[in-house]
Amino acid sequence: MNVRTLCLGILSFAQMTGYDIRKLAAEGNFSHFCEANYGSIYPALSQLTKDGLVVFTDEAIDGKPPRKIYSITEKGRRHLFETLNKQPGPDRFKSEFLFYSLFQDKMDPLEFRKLLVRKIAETRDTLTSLQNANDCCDHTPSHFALGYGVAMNKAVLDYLKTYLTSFDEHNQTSETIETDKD
Amino acid sequence: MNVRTLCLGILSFAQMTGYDIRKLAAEGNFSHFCEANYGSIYPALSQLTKDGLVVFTDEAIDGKPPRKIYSITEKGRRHLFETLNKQPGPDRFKSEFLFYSLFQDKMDPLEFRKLLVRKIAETRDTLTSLQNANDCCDHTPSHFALGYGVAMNKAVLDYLKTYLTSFDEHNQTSETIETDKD
DNA sequence: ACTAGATATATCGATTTGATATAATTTGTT
DNA sequence: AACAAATTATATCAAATCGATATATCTAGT
Repeated sequence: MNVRTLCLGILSFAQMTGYDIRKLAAEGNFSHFCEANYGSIYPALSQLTKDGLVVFTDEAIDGKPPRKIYSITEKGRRHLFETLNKQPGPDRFKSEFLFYSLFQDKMDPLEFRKLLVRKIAETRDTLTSLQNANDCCDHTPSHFALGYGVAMNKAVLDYLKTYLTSFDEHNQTSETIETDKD
Repeated sequence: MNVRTLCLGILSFAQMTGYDIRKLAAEGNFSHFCEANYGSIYPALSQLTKDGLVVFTDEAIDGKPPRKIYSITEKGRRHLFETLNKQPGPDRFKSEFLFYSLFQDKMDPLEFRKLLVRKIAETRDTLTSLQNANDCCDHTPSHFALGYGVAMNKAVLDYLKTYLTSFDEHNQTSETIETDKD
């Protein structure tokens, strides 16, 4: 799925600026399963406009800086649902952390432990924000996707915590480092 | 992390061809957390060779087709572990399936159910192959990463199966479609 | 009054994807 | 043995995307 479809889909929920789309895709409730940068969003919006799938109102009121609010057209909506009729491609997961973990035995144990602890904290943060988002989005289109993210991150957090425990049992270094594990 | 580092890391385990690297990254035990295509691997190997981080033996014995077996140099090994000393970037997860799920209520329930069922089958397949890989790789560098993948996919599979059940309770269409859920 | 951060659009080189071309070798089939 | 199909292997290229940066205004805090 390309960025054009991503923009079209997001705009099918509400009209907004390119900046808003990027926020949703990189920080908001959609960010745990999609991603896009300005460098692909703005060209995508230009193309969509050229193809008549979206339109924008150039809000340049009383000399304020230009602010293009995009909204989807009927043609755009039709196009979107045609695209959605094709079957989705496979999920993609990339983890630099897991790649690093391959070199665990060539690393200082303390160094690897730091990676683990940081990852645990990160996962906990992600999980919390997904759960909070989920709580205020019941019966919303994103409810299913948020629940999916919660389930995934919960499992990962459990796995990491269990691993850290067994790691510390095999390395007598645990006394020197503080963790905030509960 | 770029493809150059990916190649360097994989070559630190064993010498192999570009074709082999791609196989590991796209189909093998590493494929659930990294990915790369020929289009990025071959240029990466050229660059690494130019920088003296890898070397290759051009195996063109008795007129056989050329086969470049790459191996990492000492300089390459040092470079790799310098890179590994920087902290890893965040995990990335992209799911076209979850994006599609946002439009669930604008879809024919049967259509969405098909997506669910297909996703369940896919996840089950992934899980099985990760578990098999894990069984024969105990105490191997990839053991931790495989376990991570198993935990993640197990949680997703549970979530999807639970969701399908509750979905069928709310839609009286379940009799007409066969599933292979256990 | 000043500073820092958020809002907003836009561009650009570098990287990566995805598809394709080429060719020999291996495996399977009749 | 002959033929087809799949696998091994290298390589390239246009299109898509990333990641960083430039610019400028507005808002909030001190």
